[in-house]
Amino acid sequence: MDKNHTASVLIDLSAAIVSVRGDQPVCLTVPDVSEYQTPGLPFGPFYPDRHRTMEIGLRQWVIEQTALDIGYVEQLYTFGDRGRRSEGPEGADSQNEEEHIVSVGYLALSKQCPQPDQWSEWYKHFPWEDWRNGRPNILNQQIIPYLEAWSGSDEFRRLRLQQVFGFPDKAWNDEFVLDRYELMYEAGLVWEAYADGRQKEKISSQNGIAMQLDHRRILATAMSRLRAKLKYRPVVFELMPSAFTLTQVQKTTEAILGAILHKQNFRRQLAKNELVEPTGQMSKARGRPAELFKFKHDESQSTNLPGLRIPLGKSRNF
Amino acid sequence: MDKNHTASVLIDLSAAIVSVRGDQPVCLTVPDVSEYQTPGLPFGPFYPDRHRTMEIGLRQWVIEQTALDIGYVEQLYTFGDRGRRSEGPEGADSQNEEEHIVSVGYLALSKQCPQPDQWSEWYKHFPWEDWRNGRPNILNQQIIPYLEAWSGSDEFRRLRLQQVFGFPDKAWNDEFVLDRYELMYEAGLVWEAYADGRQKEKISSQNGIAMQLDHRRILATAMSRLRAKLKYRPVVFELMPSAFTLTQVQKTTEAILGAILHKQNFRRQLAKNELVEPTGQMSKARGRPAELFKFKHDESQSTNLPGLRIPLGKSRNF
DNA sequence: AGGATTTATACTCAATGTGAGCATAATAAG
DNA sequence: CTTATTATGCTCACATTGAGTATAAATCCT
Repeated sequence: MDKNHTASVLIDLSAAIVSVRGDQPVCLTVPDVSEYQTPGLPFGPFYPDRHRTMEIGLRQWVIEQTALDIGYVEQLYTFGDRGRRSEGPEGADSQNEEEHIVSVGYLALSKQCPQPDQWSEWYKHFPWEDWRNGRPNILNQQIIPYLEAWSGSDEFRRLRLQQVFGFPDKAWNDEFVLDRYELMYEAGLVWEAYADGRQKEKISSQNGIAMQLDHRRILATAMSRLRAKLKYRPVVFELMPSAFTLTQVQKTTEAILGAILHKQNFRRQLAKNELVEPTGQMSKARGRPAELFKFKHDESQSTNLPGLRIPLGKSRNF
Repeated sequence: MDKNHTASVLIDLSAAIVSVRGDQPVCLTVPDVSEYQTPGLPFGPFYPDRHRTMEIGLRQWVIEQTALDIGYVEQLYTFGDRGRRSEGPEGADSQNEEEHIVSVGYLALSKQCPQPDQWSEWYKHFPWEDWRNGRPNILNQQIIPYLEAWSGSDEFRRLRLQQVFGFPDKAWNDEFVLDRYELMYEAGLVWEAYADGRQKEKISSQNGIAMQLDHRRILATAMSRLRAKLKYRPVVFELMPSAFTLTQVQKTTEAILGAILHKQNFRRQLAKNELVEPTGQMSKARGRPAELFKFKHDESQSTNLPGLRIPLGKSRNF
């Protein structure tokens, strides 16, 4: 089957390792040594003769390098794009012509996040995605005006803009993180577009902190996937300690979704789906003490469980 | 970043190219020359220096080899498993030790399926997945008894069995195609388990037609993904001709889901979501003529459209 | 000590969505 | 012209959801 001309490639396993610190979702990053100081996602090579599957390989180097206990792991997407390291403004020289790299992106969830400075907050990279305090200012003040100018009278661009940013009348869809990022990339609104040579001038308005290579795109993919998954699988509990109050579950969910939920209805869903069971203990904090719950493991697997319905709060549009 | 020991690999792009012929979902296959005569999915190598992205590479060889017009393409999963070609009953000899292959699975949808003999019906490979004529006999007569024996008194296995097969009281979930296949593989109920050496004896009861390597697993992944996607994105129309009756849309949907839907409610959903618009023409067949519709393209992109709600018919359990 | 504040939880109600079925219309086949 | 077949309009009970009110149990503050 004509394998003669098959160029061989190297495989990188990149991971968006997500946790929640306080009320902020965070992602494990590694610092950059180059002049730009942009952080990157941790990644490691895949050795096919050492690890039977890629997931095993991933878990291996995560354990070695971070000593983290990651429970949940999910493959996101495989990027074969040459663009990944292609001609940046200074030309490509970091690897020779023969070495092509395919990167497989993963999403992993961690209950703890030690070494705080290595964890980067989601919404520093995506400030327009956090609607918990109402519609982010950056949208009306910077992003939307720029994108409208970019779309001009192009009907396709305008439609897409409306779809993805819910502008001006449609509702904001929290799952379109990747779509929004890619649109902004195409429009030359993010730093990476400059780095990849798509944009002539360096972006002055810092629309969120940039990342190395295509790592912000992988993070956007992870955010989209996690926000979607939350609604039909009980993955929040992969981010919770063994005992928690219902409010803590809600705060974590809200952090990931970047949206405020209706308290009573949120609890109604938890109750109906029988996802948690009381421990008998109570939490002590300010206000009336809350009952402590634990996740009702189905033991065999957390897959195939119903997950949370999301009772949206108001303040979705505008 | 210690790239010294990174073994390089070859990349195969495997495609589950799906279409619907009559009321049967079909999948493009290539015949096998070996003694087993098991069909396989078409695949081709990825040349990173020729194609900018893997999807471009995939479309390229599909056009070259099949002359098909595939519109919708979606990446499914990347399999790095050594198991893919590891020690079968005759030992591994078809490729030397150095060549590791990673296979990237894709789902593609085609409106037509010429050369009928090259297209293999889904439910010949997965007879237990077609519930359109009620609960398939093979479940009660073969699969469930075998799996119950396999699980024995193991509590984990029993729970998983119940989850995935909806047995005995839960509802059958049409999206768990992959989960069911993997469970059957683990239990040694499918031929591939024998071929991979997990099973000592050759399976006598032919639980669906086997496929080469891990191709039936890729097809199961495609089926799961397509069944799920149908419910929130308007992908059915990628399988429909330019003009169609509402009944044709329903029959196609039912074929993919392997389930019967409620006619009036199905149309109510189509109407509410404004996914189709009348062409003004009528179909001529037996019975009262039906209005011909066309898909209301959002032009810019078919993503982000609502998709069909699925009004399930009865006969789900038992 | 005692009101203010904070957090937790129970309950109600209207609007909407969904499953299921009945009734009727328009054609072809016999 | 009657029957079979398919299409389509409409109703109704029930479940789910969004939104809000009311009340309970603790801490904080003066």
